[in-house]
Amino acid sequence: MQDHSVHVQCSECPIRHRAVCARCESDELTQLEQIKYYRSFQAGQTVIWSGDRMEFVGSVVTGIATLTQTMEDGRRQMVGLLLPSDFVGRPGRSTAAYDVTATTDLVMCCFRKKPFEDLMTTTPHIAQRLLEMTLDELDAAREWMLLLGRKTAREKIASMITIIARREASLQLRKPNGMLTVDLPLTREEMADYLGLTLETVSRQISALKKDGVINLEGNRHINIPDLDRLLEEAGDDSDGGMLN
Amino acid sequence: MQDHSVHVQCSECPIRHRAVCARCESDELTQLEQIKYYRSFQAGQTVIWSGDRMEFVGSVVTGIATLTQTMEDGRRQMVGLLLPSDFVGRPGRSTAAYDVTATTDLVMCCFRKKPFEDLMTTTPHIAQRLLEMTLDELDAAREWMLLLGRKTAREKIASMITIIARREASLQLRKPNGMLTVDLPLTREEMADYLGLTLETVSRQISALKKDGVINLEGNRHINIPDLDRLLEEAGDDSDGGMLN
DNA sequence: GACGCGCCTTGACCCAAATCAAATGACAGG
DNA sequence: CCTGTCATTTGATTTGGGTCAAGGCGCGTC
Repeated sequence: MQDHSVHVQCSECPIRHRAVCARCESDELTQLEQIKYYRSFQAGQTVIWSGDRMEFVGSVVTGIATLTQTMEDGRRQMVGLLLPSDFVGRPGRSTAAYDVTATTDLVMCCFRKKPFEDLMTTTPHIAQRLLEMTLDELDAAREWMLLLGRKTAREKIASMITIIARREASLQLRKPNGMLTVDLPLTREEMADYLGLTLETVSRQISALKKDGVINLEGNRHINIPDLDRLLEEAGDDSDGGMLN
Repeated sequence: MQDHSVHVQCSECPIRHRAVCARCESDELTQLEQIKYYRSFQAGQTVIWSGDRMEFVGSVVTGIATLTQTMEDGRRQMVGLLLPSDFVGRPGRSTAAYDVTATTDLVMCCFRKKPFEDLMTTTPHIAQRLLEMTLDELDAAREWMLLLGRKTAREKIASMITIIARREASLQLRKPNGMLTVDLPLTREEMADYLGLTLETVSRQISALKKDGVINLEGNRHINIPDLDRLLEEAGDDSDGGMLN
């Protein structure tokens, strides 16, 4: 289950320039390397349960994880989708606030929490980068609040596809040429938990977008987008695609 | 409209120990005082429009402001409620991402953006505190995502009341003795925008909670809570009241 | 190749909240 | 005191998405 044999060198790390360590100098990386270790999780495995003591923080290296909240009666809402380079955990907090689950096979670069916190106070580059990433996540969360509070089911689906496409593109997971294509990393039920819908509604709306020619499906998970502007229009977003600076 | 005559001394500032400057030493405060100025806004006035160039960042000193997003067709979602000590603006970003509106008369302590950003790189105490505040906001945003995505109208209203009560309590706006009491700082329409509902539904659910004895109304805005546990139960939250550390 | 098991789709029906429409209340100004 | 404005409440009706239920599809296993 755990695998300490890969990526021992930060300099060769695929997320080196996007993760919380992005701004570190080589001497700072050396310090990080001393407190880091890798952990692997299988698809479906829970990384941490909400309320559990957290003895580490860390970054997603490969694979996809989700952050979810669950109510006593079982209603679930996904509050974060973690792609490679995203950060897990909150320095200064001892217990996890959300369930973290691996939706695909997952490799995480973990730092023991206490030494990481110490390093944060001595190494401003880490805190600076973490602030930047947290502000980005806050913006993403607020965009999601608009989706959850005000968008129709069809708009929610279209928005989700564009957001996943955008994030995949920024990670260069997609070949830049050819037709725009997206792999949904989630089951219909997980999408429902993400969008505040039921899995039946997700399925119906995906079918409807397909019937209307907005998307094409190859299998259940693989989508291609013949006309991105059309999809953006269906998402109900401002025409500029939500680009900010 | 603008008033430069109040609170020139940071040491006398009512939000001194909660705002972005909370951790600053007196020499750091001196630096902040050189780049700060106060601005006042009347209830209803817009502080910044989404997309506008931001020449300052700052803290709410007194009063209440809201952060909202608007879709082209007019649908609105509030994505933040700013109480005294809350921070407005994002260092490193040149334009506002949301509309900021004063819902009551408002006084803000503003810092010119560029000097503030410079100060952030030289003064780790500011960046540290901002990170802490941003992480808190992210948690609040995620709690709100659960509300928007999965709660019923009645649960949304009950949750909103408990959250406002909790925030007022943490600011010590309430006398600690006596019956628990909350002043809603928002109109029914603003509550609707906050909760992802229509104003009619907000009104109906408040009436229903009143009829069921969960809350008592004195006028439209003043609520008192005979039994907090009952209200928490109606909110559908975990019984611990969402306390985290 | 038949079975079981996830995952997904589709249909029928229902209900919570939206929409449309009035009426009421609270004030401020003339 | 009357009148206009704005916030709020309440009622009647509609509807988007939830719920319940039945199959379908792909795939690994015996």
